[in-house]
Amino acid sequence: MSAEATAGTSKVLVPTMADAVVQRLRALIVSGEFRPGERLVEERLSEMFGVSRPPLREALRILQRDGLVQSLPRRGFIVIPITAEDVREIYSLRFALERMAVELGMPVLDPSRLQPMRDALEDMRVAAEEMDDEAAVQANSRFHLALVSLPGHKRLINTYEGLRLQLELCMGYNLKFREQMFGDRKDMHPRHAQLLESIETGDKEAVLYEIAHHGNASLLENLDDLIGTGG
Amino acid sequence: MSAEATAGTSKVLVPTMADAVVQRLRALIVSGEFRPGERLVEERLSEMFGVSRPPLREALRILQRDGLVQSLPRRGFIVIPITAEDVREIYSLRFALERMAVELGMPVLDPSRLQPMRDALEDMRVAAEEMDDEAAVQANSRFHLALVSLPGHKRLINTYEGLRLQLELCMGYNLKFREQMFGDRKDMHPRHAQLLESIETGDKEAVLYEIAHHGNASLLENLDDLIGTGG
DNA sequence: TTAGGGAAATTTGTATACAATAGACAAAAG
DNA sequence: CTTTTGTCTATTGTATACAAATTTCCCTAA
Repeated sequence: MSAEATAGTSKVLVPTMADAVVQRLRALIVSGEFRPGERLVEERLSEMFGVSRPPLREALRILQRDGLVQSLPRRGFIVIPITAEDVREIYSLRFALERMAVELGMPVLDPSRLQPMRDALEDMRVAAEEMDDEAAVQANSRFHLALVSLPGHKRLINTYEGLRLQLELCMGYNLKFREQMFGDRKDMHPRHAQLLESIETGDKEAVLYEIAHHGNASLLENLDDLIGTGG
Repeated sequence: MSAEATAGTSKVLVPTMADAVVQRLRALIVSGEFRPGERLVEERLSEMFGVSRPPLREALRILQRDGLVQSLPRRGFIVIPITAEDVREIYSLRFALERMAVELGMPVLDPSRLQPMRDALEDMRVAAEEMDDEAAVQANSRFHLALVSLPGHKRLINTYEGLRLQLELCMGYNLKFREQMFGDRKDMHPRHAQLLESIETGDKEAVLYEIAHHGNASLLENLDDLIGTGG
């Protein structure tokens, strides 16, 4: 994020308190420790993390940018409440962004740019073999992020990153949701392998078809039962 | 943004200093008063707006979320430098979002939802008649925002709003850019009228074709001359 | 003349302290 | 008994103050 990893000059970057708070708080939110809708009282968090309120507030503003918390004027911050409608929004926007990535990024002229996707796919295979759901989640996440990174489009990546965090929030929020999301964890690896192959082949039509039918149909149908009405 | 305009109950909202600063600072940035790349020294802005540094910093974080300023750790904030590559990013992402809006929002079942677009189109006609470029800019902006608002997709609208601000920044930044952008201001109204008609008719294919060829070809071709190499 | 080093000044990051507001609860009036 | 109003508390919004880090500028030396 704010890390400035220049190639040549490796400056000794001094991490700020606010950035540290962002990371810890983000982890607490996406893991479901703080429930959606829950109030985030500044003084409590302040002493919880051992920082004063100003850097904490900055951290909250940054998380607001990522779409993880919401600011109610004069009433403080709450963990963003995710409704069924929100999940539909996330998925539809995600599809639009992935399609855009495919249209701009294919064909992939430099094969080495596909390496991150190959690595993520391999991790996915191992995770499936060892039935490690946590690793599968991360590998899946990395695979899609690598896909979206193909065109080297900064705004596309940033927007996608926000969606990714919100999806993680959903999984932490609702165990049933998480299970449904990975009910297809058996064929998670083969499907992504197929997707990558289509990308390598340069078959744009096939890729577009596959990301359009990325197997979350059952999840989207059961959303109201999983989460709530979503008004 | 943080205004909570409910239909029935109109709360007396107490504006915060930070929000006020956001509005004034945003205006200064998009109008080109502060040049892209320029450092935003906190103490100077602080006394300029008559507020202390904490609310100012919050305002900067909010503007960072909108993509108007950039935070360099331990070195402060700068107005985001827009390169030719950035403009290409903005336009390509904008197209993806508008296409998404069309695909999700058409056909428009309730005709009254098209009213904002009709209003903006009328303003555009008047602006063209009176050769009022400023009004034309705003009408054009409102038209496209109304288009993107058709599906009622909050995340889509938020993402689009950020792009809109960055485009305004470009226009304030570079007069040549602004002129090029409205070199076609004569046929700006007819083109949008055509677009709206296609939407009303429900001809999705025509709409998609029109937004894909929305007449910025010459602008995108001359970008490097207008702005710079964009590395 | 130019390169390097160091000190001072500028500026950001953080803490403490105070003011203002929203929500809750109790008390009084209809 | 219900409704309204007033007060009180908890929490956010803002200001002032200080510490840490970076940049700038000048001085010295090759």
